[in-house]
Amino acid sequence: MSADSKLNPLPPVQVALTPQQRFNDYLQSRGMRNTEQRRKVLDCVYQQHDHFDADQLLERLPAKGQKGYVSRPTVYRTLGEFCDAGLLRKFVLDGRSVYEHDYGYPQHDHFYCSKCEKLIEFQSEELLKIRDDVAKAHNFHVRTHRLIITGVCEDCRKGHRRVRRKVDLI
Amino acid sequence: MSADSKLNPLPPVQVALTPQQRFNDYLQSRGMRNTEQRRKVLDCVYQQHDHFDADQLLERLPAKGQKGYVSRPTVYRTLGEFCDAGLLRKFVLDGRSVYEHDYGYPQHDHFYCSKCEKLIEFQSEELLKIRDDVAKAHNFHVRTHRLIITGVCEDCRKGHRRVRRKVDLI
DNA sequence: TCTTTTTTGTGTTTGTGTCTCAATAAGAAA
DNA sequence: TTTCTTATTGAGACACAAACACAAAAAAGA
Repeated sequence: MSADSKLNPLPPVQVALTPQQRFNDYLQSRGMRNTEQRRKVLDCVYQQHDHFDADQLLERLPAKGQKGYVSRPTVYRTLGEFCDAGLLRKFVLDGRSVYEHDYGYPQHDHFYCSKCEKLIEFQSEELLKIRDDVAKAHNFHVRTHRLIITGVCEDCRKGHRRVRRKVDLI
Repeated sequence: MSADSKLNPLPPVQVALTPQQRFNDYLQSRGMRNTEQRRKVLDCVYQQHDHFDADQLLERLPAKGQKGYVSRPTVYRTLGEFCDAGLLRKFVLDGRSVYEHDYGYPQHDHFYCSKCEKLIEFQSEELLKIRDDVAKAHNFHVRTHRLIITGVCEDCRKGHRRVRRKVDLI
């Protein structure tokens, strides 16, 4: 888990504000309130760099009896707000909504190994260039994109390991 | 609807068999049966080239009282079989599973206009090359990929039209 | 402190897709 | 054609993620 969070981190991007500050600005600009729950969830989300879904996040947060508990609807709502605020990015993988850091993290795309279900990040300037060229040729105004390359990763081909861990994406 | 089916068709790919024949081979090779329902659904799917989800397909098929009715579970099952057989490809867009022709249709990717919700197809050899280069560099064995470029299409920028049709993707 | 408005949590509901299982139909063989 | 075996279908129930409604709680401002 802590090891996995170091598996393939791309170099972080220098940003002016901490995620907390940035989210605060977002809340203020919309007349929304900085609540305990929102802070708790944001902390939890930025404690480790990885890909996660709402359920995994819920498991990391205090359970229903504990102090600091955050309910399911609130977690969903808050994740949506983080995406709005540009802190997180969401995508769908195998029918589940998966979130990843956006603010303070560089643009990248993913390999997805269908054997071990790992997500592997990569960067390509050339890819972005092609994207923009093609868009220009079609008079399409790009806002963002999502590319997932599916196949089999190096480990699974070499070692024939069949580590099918549901958790521990990345 | 019939107009939409001509909106941006890429040049078809020459194939040896009709979809029906190809599906037949698939069924036979697996000891599965060529039923009325499977034929009906396949016909319906290949009657027009477009992107559709299970519900849209159900609406095109005869309704519950009518002759030729196909139930919802069967439609879902059959769509899965078509994907297995290499006839269709599935992807997820805005939380819905969307299907498109694969057999007899060339490899391509999509622009997705967030204003009018249209899917626009495009082809790029360069993109494929980059994909393969990057994969090679990461020792990743590519099986397929999915790229969706989101933004605003030419029509929506020029005309400021806000044609938000749920149906009529493509 | 009091007031107003947002936010939260509980419980309920939606929507997509899947499962079960008895009834039906396809394909093969007689 | 008739019979037999087995896959398939459809009705209904179910599973699951995610969203909704609304009363209770909490945040900001006066």
